[in-house]
Amino acid sequence: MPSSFYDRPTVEVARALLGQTLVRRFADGRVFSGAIVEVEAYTADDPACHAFGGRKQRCEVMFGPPGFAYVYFIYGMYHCLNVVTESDGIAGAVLIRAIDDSAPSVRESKTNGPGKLCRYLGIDREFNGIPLFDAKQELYIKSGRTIKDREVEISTRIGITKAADRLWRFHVKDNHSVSRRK
DNA sequence: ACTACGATCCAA
DNA sequence: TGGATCGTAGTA
Repeated sequence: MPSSFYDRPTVEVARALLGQTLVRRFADGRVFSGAIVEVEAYTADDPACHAFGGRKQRCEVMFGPPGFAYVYFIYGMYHCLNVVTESDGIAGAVLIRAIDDSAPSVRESKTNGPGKLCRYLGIDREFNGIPLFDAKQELYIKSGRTIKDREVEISTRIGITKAADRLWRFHVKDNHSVSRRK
């Protein structure tokens, strides 16, 4: 997807990312790609967002131009991948919570959950700030399939305590790789 | 320097 | 429901 795809309201980008393809090219030549099936939106005026308290070293890229990766380390053992949204100077990002890895069951999926997905794809802070609209990168997002509204389920975000009532989580219905169900 | 906490995951 | 595990940010 071109960088302009991310240069709009974060919640709108989150919904539009469902179905797009995340591609990971490893140094040894192996390639993994899968459709994005679960996302969450985080904005500057959102208490649950890392950028809510203003510019900090950790979340600096969220304030930069759209289409870049925001990768952070959490709970002492996991990384989470986001795509920066909104125009340069305005913070915003979409957390990629799960991608379809075509595993036969929920139990066997290795990409259903933001921490698992980064571990499986070898994504760490080295990827923080890379352009995800650039197909020459070892990690990028390309156009996938269109997900119809009736295939989308909207709910509250997972694992947060602030602004927990916002319906900013979007996931593809009945997909085995979605991280949790209600 | 010290402390509390977190956009997770898995076992029990 | 609780433990693992550690960077970040706030306070002293």
